[in-house]
Amino acid sequence: MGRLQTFDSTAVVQSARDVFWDLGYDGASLADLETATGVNRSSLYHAFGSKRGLFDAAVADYRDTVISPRLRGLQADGAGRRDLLAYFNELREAVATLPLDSPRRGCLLVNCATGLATHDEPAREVVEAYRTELAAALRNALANAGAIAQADRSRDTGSETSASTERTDERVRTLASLSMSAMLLARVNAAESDALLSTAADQVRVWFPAP
Amino acid sequence: MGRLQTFDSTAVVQSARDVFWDLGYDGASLADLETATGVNRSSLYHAFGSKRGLFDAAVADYRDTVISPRLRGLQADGAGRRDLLAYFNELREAVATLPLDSPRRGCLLVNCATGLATHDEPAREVVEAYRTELAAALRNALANAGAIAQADRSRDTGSETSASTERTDERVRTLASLSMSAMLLARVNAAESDALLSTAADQVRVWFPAP
DNA sequence: GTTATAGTGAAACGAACGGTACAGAACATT
DNA sequence: AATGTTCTGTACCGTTCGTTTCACTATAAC
Repeated sequence: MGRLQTFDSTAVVQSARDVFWDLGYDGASLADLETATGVNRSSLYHAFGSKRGLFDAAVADYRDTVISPRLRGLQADGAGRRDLLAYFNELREAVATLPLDSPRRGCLLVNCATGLATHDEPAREVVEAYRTELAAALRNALANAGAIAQADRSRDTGSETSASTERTDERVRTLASLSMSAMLLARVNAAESDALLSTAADQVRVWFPAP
Repeated sequence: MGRLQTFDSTAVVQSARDVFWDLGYDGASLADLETATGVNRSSLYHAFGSKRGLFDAAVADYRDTVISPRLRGLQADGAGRRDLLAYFNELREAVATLPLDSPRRGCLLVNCATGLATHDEPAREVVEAYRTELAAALRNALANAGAIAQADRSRDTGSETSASTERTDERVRTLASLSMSAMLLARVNAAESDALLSTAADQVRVWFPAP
């Protein structure tokens, strides 16, 4: 075989991920990545091929360890009102808990939307895939919550309504928009970022009054 | 005195502004700025002191020629429902009219929010000032529209309601959020960016039904 | 026309960038 | 122990970055 790799790939990718998160793809230099990971650039190139290869690994890790766990509740089959509130409260708490100067403020992919993704098609597709996934997760929970509220209402009144998919589309957009702008403002105005997430939760409570 | 400047400062600043708009502060090189403006770097340095000086002039021009005219309607004393709809429709049209690869897609300052502004305090303040101005303009129009709707309602029913400032705050955040995410997504998914602005207009119509 | 002042163009500055070549170190296999 | 392969540290590659220098040109004031 030969000499064994002396570093933990996962730990290195996560350290690199935080550097990209903080400084962006272009802003992160190889010197930054060397010091953050504690690994020499020759080893990084041997393991990941290029700066971009390391970035792609960092994005994959970000999706797996940051985004996916947070969306899981919304994606579940029975997801509804409770999961929507949980999503926004968790996101809010995660942001509020973070030190103001943490490199992990905001969202790596939202940062890409106005950075790499503007002139790099693969990066654009990654950001768009994230947006689609977020919208689908919110739609799933909103549709369920709406159906339940609808059932409650028609059990009481006996009436039926239609054209609720349009309303769901608008609600999906409103909540996705609040999520993304909260991430956008995370480093500009932390208090306002927090308020946007609270507003999202309040909207959910208005749309689906507590049973 | 001495030799006169051979170029029009305003035209140069606006050309530079579009380069920064397209590529961001870090992404725009002096070579890019030279070719876009048609002015040699020594002249740029003579006139603006530094790359940052040119950028600051570009941002000032952006506020004056792009943002301010668009917010003016919302800031007027009698602004209301009609001005809110006009704002979102104009923004929508401006984005829809633009070629897909135009350097003027999205918002220069929204792009800064995840770029320069993350580690540069003066830039952060400029972005935050923009957000504050947008929120204040929306609040002005929302408060007026709400007061008018309120007057109409109490003229009909004779009843009064309070705690409408909280609701106004949430509406300001919702509309500001939709505006900013539309700019955020302008280069990621133009159709969705457009849909977000439509959603904002629809919200206004729901909150303030046509008289 | 002379002089003082200010704008312009070409060339080059040192620093930082992403990436690479290569020698040596460390391991698995034989 | 010898061998073949793989990983790592140093040192450097060519390029590009923002910035500066300087000679030259053009104009206003005298």
